[in-house]
Amino acid sequence: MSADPVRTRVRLSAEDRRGQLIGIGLRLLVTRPIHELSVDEVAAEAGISRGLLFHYFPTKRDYYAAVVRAAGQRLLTHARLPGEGGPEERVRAVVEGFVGFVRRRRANYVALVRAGAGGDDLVLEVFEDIRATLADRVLEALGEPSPDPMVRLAVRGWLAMAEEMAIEARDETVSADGLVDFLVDGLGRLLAPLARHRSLGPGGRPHDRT
Amino acid sequence: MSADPVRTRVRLSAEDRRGQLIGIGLRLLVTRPIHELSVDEVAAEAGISRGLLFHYFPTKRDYYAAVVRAAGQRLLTHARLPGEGGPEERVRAVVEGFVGFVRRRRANYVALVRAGAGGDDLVLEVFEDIRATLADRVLEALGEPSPDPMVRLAVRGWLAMAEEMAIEARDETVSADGLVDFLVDGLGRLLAPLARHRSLGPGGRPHDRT
DNA sequence: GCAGGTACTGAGCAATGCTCAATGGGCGCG
DNA sequence: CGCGCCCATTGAGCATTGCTCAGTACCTGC
Repeated sequence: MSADPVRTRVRLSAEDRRGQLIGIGLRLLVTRPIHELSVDEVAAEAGISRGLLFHYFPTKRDYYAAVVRAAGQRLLTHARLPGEGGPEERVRAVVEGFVGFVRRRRANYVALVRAGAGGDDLVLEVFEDIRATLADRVLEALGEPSPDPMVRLAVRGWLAMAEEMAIEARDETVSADGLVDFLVDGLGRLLAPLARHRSLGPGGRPHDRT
Repeated sequence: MSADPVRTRVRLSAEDRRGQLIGIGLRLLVTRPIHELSVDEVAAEAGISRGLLFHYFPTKRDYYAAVVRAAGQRLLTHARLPGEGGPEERVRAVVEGFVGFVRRRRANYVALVRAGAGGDDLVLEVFEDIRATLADRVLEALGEPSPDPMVRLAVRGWLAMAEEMAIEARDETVSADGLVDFLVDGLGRLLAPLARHRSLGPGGRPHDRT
């Protein structure tokens, strides 16, 4: 850092500083897996001393967790559950948001996943929240706010599939639309043998709430 | 060092030492995510100096990769593709091996996955090999040694689903057999819209046949 | 029994996560 | 305007960790 000769100490509010640090984390997260991020690096990027980072985040893990949480929020924002519509329509909206986000920002998302799987329990917990939220949205779209465990398990599995395919898909192989079609259709096919009376698709909407 | 007063230096062949170190890695891997394993710890466990570990593995990453490769071999050994049988039968054998392995040794497997996702490119490569091998086996069982990219992508996604479900499934929710049934059946259902002429199991719609 | 190769050691270095006592800048209050 | 307090901020310092290297000791072949 030679470019900033007069590094006047900048004093920020606690809130602003936290935001800045998390922002830096989000940016650097793309570069490398999170556990290879050093405190020195983040501090240098922010133009502060190492010590200060520990003033805001008691531990490196806490910092990581905060960054991952922020990244997860971005994802969830892109995969909103619409308030109305038929089951298939609503599922499609969530899947479109999810797949679109992952494909547009593959690097970000892969980094996020790696962070989640990196083994830190704190981070893992945050990650689990994100997945559970996505599963809930899909289940709610299906009109099954409290499904039997097997259905929930299947949806979780299907989400893992969606994630893997969205990450791995190349444009030459499938268009984003094609992938969304496959996934929405696939969810219906997967759940069919589990469903007693309901199905995904035009017609099957037993009890939709709002 | 109180417990081993006469720590006579044990000199092993290069091969044996490597094996011992990898074995220790496999054992410790269950305890914690791999990147929290310190060289000191492994060396202490093996009763050797830190320096020696670097004699066998030029880098910590190389050591990790070797451990993960060994763990992956174990998995692949449990998910063998039988030489003969119908497509469904052969797929089922692979899935049974896979699900059984993951469920019996959840801790091991989760540790393995975390290691793979831990962000290290070397380890990631090893991990990718394992997944590709599994995908190949399934594809071969289906009689599609060189499928179009979308089918391969779908199988990869389905494998991710299998992994997630096997990890997450609790005995109270589904039996191992139930899960295998769901997965084998699900694969057929997923691939149906992609297949031009081929399908899993007798007839276009897999069904419980017994 | 000598020579050579190599398994092995241990001291030491740089980087990293984390602590803590001290500092100083901004803001409210007189 | 000035004073004092709070808290954002620093920077030195410690333990651990990944890694290097020069040297040692044990086994093998002649």
